[in-house]
Amino acid sequence: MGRVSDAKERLMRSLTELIWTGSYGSTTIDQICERAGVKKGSFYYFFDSKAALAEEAMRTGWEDYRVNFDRVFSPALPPLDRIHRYCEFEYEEQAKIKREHGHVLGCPLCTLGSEISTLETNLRKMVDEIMDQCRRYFETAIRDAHAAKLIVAPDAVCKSKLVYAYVEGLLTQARIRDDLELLKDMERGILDILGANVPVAA
Amino acid sequence: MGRVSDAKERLMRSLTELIWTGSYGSTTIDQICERAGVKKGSFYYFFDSKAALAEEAMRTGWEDYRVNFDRVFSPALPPLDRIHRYCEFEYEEQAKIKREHGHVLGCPLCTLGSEISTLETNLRKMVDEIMDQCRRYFETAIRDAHAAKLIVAPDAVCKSKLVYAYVEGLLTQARIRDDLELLKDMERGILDILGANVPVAA
DNA sequence: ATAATTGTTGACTAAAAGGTCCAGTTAATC
DNA sequence: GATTAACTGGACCTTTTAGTCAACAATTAT
Repeated sequence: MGRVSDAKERLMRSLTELIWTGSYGSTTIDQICERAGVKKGSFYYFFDSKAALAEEAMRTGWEDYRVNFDRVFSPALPPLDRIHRYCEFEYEEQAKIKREHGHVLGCPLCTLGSEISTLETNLRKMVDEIMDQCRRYFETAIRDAHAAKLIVAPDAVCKSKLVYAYVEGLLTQARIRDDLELLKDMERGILDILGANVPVAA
Repeated sequence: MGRVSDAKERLMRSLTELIWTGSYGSTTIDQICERAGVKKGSFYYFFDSKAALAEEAMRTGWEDYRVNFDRVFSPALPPLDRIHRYCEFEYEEQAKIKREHGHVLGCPLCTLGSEISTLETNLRKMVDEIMDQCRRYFETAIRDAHAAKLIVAPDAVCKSKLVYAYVEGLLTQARIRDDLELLKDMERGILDILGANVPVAA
């Protein structure tokens, strides 16, 4: 009952883009509204604050985006292939972003999380949880790879933290340096960490 | 000639602290001035903008801080000891910060760089250069370790990028999750990446 | 001393930002 | 087709922020 609207979704997408291409702190509510084509009255109808919007935007953004992870990290694939496909996928995503925005943008979660970590407790927790879900994709792949005797990694949780810290670090560096090339080493890097002697074909 | 003042230095320290404990975007010029005990008129006497202050603050901040790196990564030490000392040093630094501020703060360069990467070109370049200087400490240690046959790493530049991405990633995760424990794995992680079979004593 | 230079102060402006309010509009339901 | 709930528009207010300025204070060289 009552009229329907996708203004909420537009606001969420708007903030996500603005955070990614700029930063959380530098985006104003007016900007978010303008890009979404929504008036401030409507903004405050849907959300209490920028932080509240960001929280919901990150949550639903991840819910949508995770299908990509499910596909790439499909348990149907040999575990090291999943890693390979993830690296390929990430490179393509960042390359597309670079073409569209003229800048490598890295991981929006990590950028946001690092920025608001000490300022927005709820948002920090949300980012924290999502990142842990991301990490688990690596954990499973590593555990399977160990089981298949492709690598030696009895502690998959620990190794996945290692790999995930590396991946996020590399994406952050790529953003800071605006250098896509850095990401070409991602697979080799991960395999180095995992001690997999699989040479990446040139 | 004329009067002397350390207001410039106080402003630089003030901004650095505010960026670290909060974020670049969330700190205002008024805040910077208040914490430094400097009036806005004086701020604009010394600097054109927040970005200009940040640039100089990062540069001189690093010039002061690098003595720690020189000590920890002294070429007089066996190369893997340098790594060990760095990890110890970093942990202690972050632990001190956590005690003082109630929150793990990670690497201020990385936090700032990731935040302003698409917004402040000059600042981005400055951060980029400083980070590369940091990376070189690892590069030298890795090259020496290879020469001493402690590890197999013919391409020290490449390996150092790997290690440095991991280190920055780990520091960023520690900030986002506000978790000091993550840093306890730093040495083990680096040694894993380097393929050094040196077990870390428990 | 005094002139020149360097730094300080606080009051000021204008713009931007966050946030409120409520009358009005649209669409589903009865 | 009236009622009701969901949403919109935009005027309005307040606070915060960046940035300016001219008069003043302290130091040093002459």
